[in-house]
Amino acid sequence: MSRTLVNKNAKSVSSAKPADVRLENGDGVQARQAPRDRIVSTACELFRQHGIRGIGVDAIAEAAETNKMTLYRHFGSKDDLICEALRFTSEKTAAFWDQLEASHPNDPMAQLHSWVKARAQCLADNKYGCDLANAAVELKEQGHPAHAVIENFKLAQQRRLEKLCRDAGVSEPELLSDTLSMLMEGAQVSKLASGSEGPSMRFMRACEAAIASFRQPAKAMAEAVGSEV
Amino acid sequence: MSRTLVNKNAKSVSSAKPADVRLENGDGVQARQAPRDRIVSTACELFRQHGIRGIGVDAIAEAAETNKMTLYRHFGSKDDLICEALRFTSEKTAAFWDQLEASHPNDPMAQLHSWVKARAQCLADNKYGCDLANAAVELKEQGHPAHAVIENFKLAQQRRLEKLCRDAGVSEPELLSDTLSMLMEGAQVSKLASGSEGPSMRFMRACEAAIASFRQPAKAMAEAVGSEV
DNA sequence: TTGAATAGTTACCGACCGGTCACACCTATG
DNA sequence: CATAGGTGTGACCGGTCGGTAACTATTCAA
Repeated sequence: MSRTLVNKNAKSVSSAKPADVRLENGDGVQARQAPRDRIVSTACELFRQHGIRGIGVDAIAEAAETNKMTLYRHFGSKDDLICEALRFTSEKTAAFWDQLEASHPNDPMAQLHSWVKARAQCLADNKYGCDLANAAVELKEQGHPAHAVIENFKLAQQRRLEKLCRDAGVSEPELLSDTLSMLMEGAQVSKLASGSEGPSMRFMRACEAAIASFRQPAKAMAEAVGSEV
Repeated sequence: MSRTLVNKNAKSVSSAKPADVRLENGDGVQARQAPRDRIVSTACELFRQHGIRGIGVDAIAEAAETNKMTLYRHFGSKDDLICEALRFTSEKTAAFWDQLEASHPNDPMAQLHSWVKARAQCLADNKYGCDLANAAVELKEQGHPAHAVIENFKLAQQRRLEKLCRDAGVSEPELLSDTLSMLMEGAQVSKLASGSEGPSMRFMRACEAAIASFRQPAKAMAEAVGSEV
């Protein structure tokens, strides 16, 4: 971690290697991933559980069933690993978007509702909030390389959501996507702050109400107010 | 900081003292506060700037123009100081609510709009989000004493906002207050994550749209959709 | 003036941090 | 079989962390 100064000698090793050797052998036994991949996914998990500043490289290496030296041969610095872990999560989220699109092809409004449902489910399951947002809270040192990763992620999220709203034909797509995005972010930190009550349901109701508000100029609104959810 | 184990010997000194000596002397020179108060407010500020894990007790003591020994005579442990700093912020926020109420007496709807405006302003001014929420993100060790402080704070906030919505006579006060609360929380972390763009305006528009959605059963809605904000 | 609190100073402790070194190990390929 | 490249091991470095001890300086009230 760059405590006060920036990392002076991060080599940022990102060589392309065989990645994972023997994805599964003849016995059907799932062979372990390559050390690098183990380290990234383990780091991801431990960062989520303990916070980025709350876990040390040694502990990450050990949990990934490898050692600090190997970790540093792949990443050069903890900050490097942080960025890679954030990118990892970021890509998983991108995959979620693709899958969402595929689940309701050519029906953006259904995709929108599906998005709400999926996020609510994620909210109910995931004890810790959004890894990227949490990282933004933790890493306040300006100029930290993770900031770029986080910004890119949030921008991409915002763009996809906005496109979805626009395709769904709501009256003010930009305003709705902003609203939904803030609601999601807010629900996540709410869950962290107000110990574990049920913000998942609240989130869903709020989202559905917001969507209903913008569905069609006049009539959809009345029904939004009349009925719960 | 309780690294892995819990604090074993936090004395939690909270004796009642004269607090601040000589609030101002004859020359009009503002005499400094008592060390304890200096430490709390300084800690508050430094926690906000660098994160709770990102600043050490030594640095706090020095910035408060005192020393570590005095700090420990007052607080017993860093965790104690953290709680006290969070309580400090919490009380300042409570004062903001009282002041909000006083600014538009007997006009809850005006108070609601004033709340939105004030939060948007705070969003524009304050580079770092909500201290309490950020603390919740940073302090993941379960059983940390700060959690109780944070929960109490969030609960109180939620209650006041809900009461305000109810008094304002909107159609679904609970849903609106949940929405507004999530929007605020979300706007704050959004500002942290997506580098400094203008979520203040977005927040305000989203809030106003949400309020308009619930203003009165039927007609207020149409105007919400028709006009921008 | 005396005495008790409170505040400041310096040094120190053990633990842990991120990061590096030298060296032995293993395994795939030539 | 030899070699090379990724991997594992353990010791080590300088620095910082939270927290304590012992002692001195200041303040203020009786």
